[in-house]
Amino acid sequence: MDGYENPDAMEHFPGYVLRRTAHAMMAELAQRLAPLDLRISECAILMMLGQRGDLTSAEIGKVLDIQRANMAPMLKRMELAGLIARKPIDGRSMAIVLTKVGTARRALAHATLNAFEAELMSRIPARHRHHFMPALYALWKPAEPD
Amino acid sequence: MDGYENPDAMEHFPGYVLRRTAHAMMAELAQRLAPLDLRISECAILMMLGQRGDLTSAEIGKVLDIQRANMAPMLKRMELAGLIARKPIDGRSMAIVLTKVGTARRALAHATLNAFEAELMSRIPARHRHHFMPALYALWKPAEPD
DNA sequence: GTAAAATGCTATAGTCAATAGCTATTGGAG
DNA sequence: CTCCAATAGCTATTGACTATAGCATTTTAC
Repeated sequence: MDGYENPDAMEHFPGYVLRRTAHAMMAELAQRLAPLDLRISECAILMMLGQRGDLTSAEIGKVLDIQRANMAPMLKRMELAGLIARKPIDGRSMAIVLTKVGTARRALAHATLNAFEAELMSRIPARHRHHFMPALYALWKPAEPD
Repeated sequence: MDGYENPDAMEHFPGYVLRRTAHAMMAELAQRLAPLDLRISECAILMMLGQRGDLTSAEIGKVLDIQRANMAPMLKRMELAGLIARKPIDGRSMAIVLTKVGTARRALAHATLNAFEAELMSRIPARHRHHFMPALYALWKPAEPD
């Protein structure tokens, strides 16, 4: 295989290859989400809200691993874009809910993600394909049973 | 499997899982390289220079996909750290070479990378393990023969 | 009622990558 | 040789993302 005789001395290292691959994929996904005026993190928030529409900022951040401080400007942007609304739960916490516009945008985003997912998997040779996600899971969440 | 019933609506999407996994790995690798005062990109440069010690800034950047403009401050930092030296080739281009310190640092980095690589692969269940790198290659460099 | 924790937020700084633009050198065409 | 395009290295700037510290309010526990 050609790749192993490349001048790039890092091509043997899974960590490096993982980084380069992820970067390439993220760039491509970002490009596909750009027409929807969504960044990847915002898209993830929309997807979460599509499953359960009464999440708080803290709950979203916990699942997506985004810190509270960084959720604030992101949600502000999404609110200004008319995608979400805030409903007070109690004096300190707010439920984040999808607006009508947000629900529609979420459907578009979902379609985009599905298409992207299918295309990505199709690029992996069949004999490796179904091993890919389990391998990623094992690295991402080592405690998960497999 | 538990992961598939998680509140994270993105866990089915390879792009997202790839991103999260890469981020987790990069954080861990960065931590391991920190004692060597090396960032991941700098480490990659050292590894390249270990294979061929007369590369120019532009050549390195081309392989590692780092733009000329972003190579400059990086090389400056490495030069100040005493890892590399610049030798003029002609009036406009400079060969980047490892110093003695840089050569020693590269050996340490290489050992760190090897240990990390082995540990990463060991985390992947055996039946998925040898499919991982080929799958990444297929995504990263779709044109590569497989 | 008071102390501790939780929630949302601002402000700030650092990393990383992308773009535009500058200077100087090289190399080829006239 | 002169002119001009391409190359090489660099600065400065911007934008996205992340991490930290700190503040105000509210809830919860004792």
